[in-house]
Amino acid sequence: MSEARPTPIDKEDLIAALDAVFRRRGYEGATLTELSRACGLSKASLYHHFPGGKEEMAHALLRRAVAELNDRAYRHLDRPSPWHERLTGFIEGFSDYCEGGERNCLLAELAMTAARGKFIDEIERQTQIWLGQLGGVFAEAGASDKRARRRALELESSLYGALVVARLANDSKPFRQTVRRLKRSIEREGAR
Amino acid sequence: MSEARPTPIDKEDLIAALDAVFRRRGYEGATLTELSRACGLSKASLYHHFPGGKEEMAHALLRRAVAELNDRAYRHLDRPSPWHERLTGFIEGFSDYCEGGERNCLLAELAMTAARGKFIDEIERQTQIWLGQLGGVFAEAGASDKRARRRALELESSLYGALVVARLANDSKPFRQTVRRLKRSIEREGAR
DNA sequence: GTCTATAGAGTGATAGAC
DNA sequence: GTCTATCACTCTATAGAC
Repeated sequence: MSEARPTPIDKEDLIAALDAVFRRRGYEGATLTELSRACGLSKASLYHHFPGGKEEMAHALLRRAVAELNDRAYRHLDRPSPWHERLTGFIEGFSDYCEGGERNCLLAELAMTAARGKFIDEIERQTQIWLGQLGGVFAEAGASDKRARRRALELESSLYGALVVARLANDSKPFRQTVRRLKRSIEREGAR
Repeated sequence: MSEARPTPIDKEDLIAALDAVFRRRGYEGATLTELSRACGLSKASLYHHFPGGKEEMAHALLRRAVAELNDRAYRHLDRPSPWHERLTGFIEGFSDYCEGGERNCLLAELAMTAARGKFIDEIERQTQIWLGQLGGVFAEAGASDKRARRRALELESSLYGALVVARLANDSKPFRQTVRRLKRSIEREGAR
């Protein structure tokens, strides 16, 4: 027989390999054959790690995307630096997560697809938390509660909109342009 | 055998029925069984209308979505009214097309999916036309070429971003809020 | 008869589950 | 890797308009 456990795969590497496929192909488009090939495991071994199949994989990846976005982007919002630095740090982190507009955001991908029903509760909950965090920073910057909420929505919306337009125009430049503009606009506001 | 031609279906009704499925389920998620059920035709009859199968259907729907967006939204940009009225008309039309944020835009849906390669040339071409039209209006409003392009990108981006956030937050209110804000901001600018 | 729009009954391929 | 359901898709035939 062939090796049964040639090299016990690291779970983090496994999830990273699956994540790449889901982000590139979407939930419906990702097939088990492709997922299996991407991580070098047989389908059966994949089911050992994820007894719930494709849906459980996507849920694990969703949690990982949330963690990565927290770590790269939203974490900046809680730092003890001036509010405008926290916001520009957040914007840069978001851009990094999307690789300057080259890659999709997994949450947006899942929220727009047919299978959204399977993930929407978790996505909705997380979105509310993030909008709250962003709003908190704008409130510290002196905005009223209502205006802080509006500006949080506006910023989140601008980033995701730029990502969609980058897909529509088949060019990530619009995304990077938007990121620069948003940062500049906040820096200018912060310098006042 | 059963009826061969009980009631010849109207092509426009047929396309509308297919459109609903594609917008709800996405390209990968839409199955021929569901498409067939939605329009009341057998799969074989669907293939009579679209010999190219699912891809030809999606292309027909893409053309229809472009026509509808032109008719409802972008058409306002060429009217002989003041520039700010043309822009607010456009924004309202876009919102109507998306049913106030309840429905996805088919172009965005197709551009985000795995199958995007099949449609991206057409989507990219149309996006450039639309960004050009929007930029033209901002140029008439007195913006420099560079700034007009930037503002066109910004407006398009804001609308699509609001649509994504509406999906993420599982609530179309953010979209309608953004639409109101964009309109107000342009009206204010136009009144100066 | 021809042409058009329909449907029944499949095909092979491949999906996800195991 | 195996299994079964289901996928996109096709062959052939039917009924009616002309």
